[in-house]
Amino acid sequence: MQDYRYQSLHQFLKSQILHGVYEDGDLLPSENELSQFHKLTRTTVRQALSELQKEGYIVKQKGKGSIVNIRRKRLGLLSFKGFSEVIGHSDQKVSNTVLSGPLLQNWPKDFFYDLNALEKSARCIYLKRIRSVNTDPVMLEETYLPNQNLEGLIGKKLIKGSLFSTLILQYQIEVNSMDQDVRAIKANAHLAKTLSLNENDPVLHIYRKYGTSRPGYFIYSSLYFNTENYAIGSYFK
Amino acid sequence: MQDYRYQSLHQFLKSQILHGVYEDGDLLPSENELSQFHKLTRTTVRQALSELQKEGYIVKQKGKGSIVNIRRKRLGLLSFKGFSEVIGHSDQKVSNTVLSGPLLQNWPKDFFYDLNALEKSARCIYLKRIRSVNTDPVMLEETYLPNQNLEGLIGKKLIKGSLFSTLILQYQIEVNSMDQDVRAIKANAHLAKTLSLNENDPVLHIYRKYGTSRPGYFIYSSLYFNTENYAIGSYFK
DNA sequence: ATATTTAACCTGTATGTACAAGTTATCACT
DNA sequence: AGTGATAACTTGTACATACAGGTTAAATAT
Repeated sequence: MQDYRYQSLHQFLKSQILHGVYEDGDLLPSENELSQFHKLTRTTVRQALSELQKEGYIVKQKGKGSIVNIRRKRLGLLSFKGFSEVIGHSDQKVSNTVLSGPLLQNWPKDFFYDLNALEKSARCIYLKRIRSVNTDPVMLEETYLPNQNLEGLIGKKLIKGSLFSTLILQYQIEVNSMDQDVRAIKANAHLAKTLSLNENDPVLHIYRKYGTSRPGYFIYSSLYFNTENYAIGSYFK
Repeated sequence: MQDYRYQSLHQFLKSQILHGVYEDGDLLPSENELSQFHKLTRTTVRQALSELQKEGYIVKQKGKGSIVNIRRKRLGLLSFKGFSEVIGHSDQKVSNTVLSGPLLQNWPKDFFYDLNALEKSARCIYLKRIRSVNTDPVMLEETYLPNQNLEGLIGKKLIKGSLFSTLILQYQIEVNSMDQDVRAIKANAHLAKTLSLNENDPVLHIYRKYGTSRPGYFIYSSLYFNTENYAIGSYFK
């Protein structure tokens, strides 16, 4: 991997975007400038930009340029989108509370996905968060990360309060796929209390397994939504 | 639109695939053959194939060719995928029963999405279906299509039992985007009966608005899932 | 007969060039 | 001041060519 020139440029530009060299809405250098500076044909530069476009890091506009797109809105809640974008676009205030910081523990027995031997032997980093809209708790999220080469994550404060931002900037782990199961369940006592519901009220439940740019490394989440007042919106194209 | 050579070839190949000239797993003519036959450069042919690839109509394999991919599995249930693929891949038998065939009627009052004047004036084609796995009813779907230039659809039998297949083959209407709201609700008496549940059991409910290749034309659906035995799986990358 | 090499095909990467077409700021004209 | 043409950018499309590297089946050697 990483043998080709367009891939090098692709990674170079992605890294610059992720490290804030360009801000949301900024223009990348033009294709001609990039080809001149990196000594590549415009065709090759265009291939690198095309990759960035596929990943949602830039939007191209004819006659104008390549526009950096930090908040990638191409997918919905049921994909990778951050929570603030799920409800977002209105004037709602979304907040994020960590109930249990990143801490090392054993895997729960009867874990919701099958783990391989490597994952089992690694123990897991556990994270429990609540997300609220205008003080109403809307989502409870429990995240489980196999403790493989994640030195320093335990107990650490997350960058921008986001686990995904922390993983990509500190560990170069990028989430690039997701498998999920969605169900409607009845709230038990604990869920009812946490999400301000009555027992047996309907709750939206999602199990997720995230694939990452680190081969064989997966992240697991269990999400519970109070959908009484806020539906879970998502958009696909 | 449609002024460029790669777009013509793209549409030509897509049409051939949709009309069954190639079956699932077949190889398209090679890039050299296509460029020779259509008098285009391989670069241009590759651009057309790249579009087909983005849309999921083909999968390319180095050294082998472009493999036709009829069942497009790139998106999950929560996207455009057909129901049979949602549960699919196991040995489950999925069946589809039309409760109320395509029939013309007025829009329900308090329709779940805001309609524009054109849609309101057109009345709607209504379709009510149940989908089952091994005789267990799993999903109730109500679909509403504005009656605009859809002569002949009312009362007609659907091609391959699929509304989307019928629309693309008969009317060249292709669904290309979707907006949805997901909730967990309590089953009312009618839902409980239809989906073999008890009243007040949790039900997964989805409102959908589909965008199509016909500008300004949208399709609306309301879906109810019994997720007691089958979760709604979906995969994204 | 079986294993191995080879040749013919395929897609992927890369260079170089040319013109079409959208965007924007500047300049000239009214 | 305001309008409109222009020039200098930008990305998009399309051509032609070359070689790298994966796949497959036929030719060759064992």
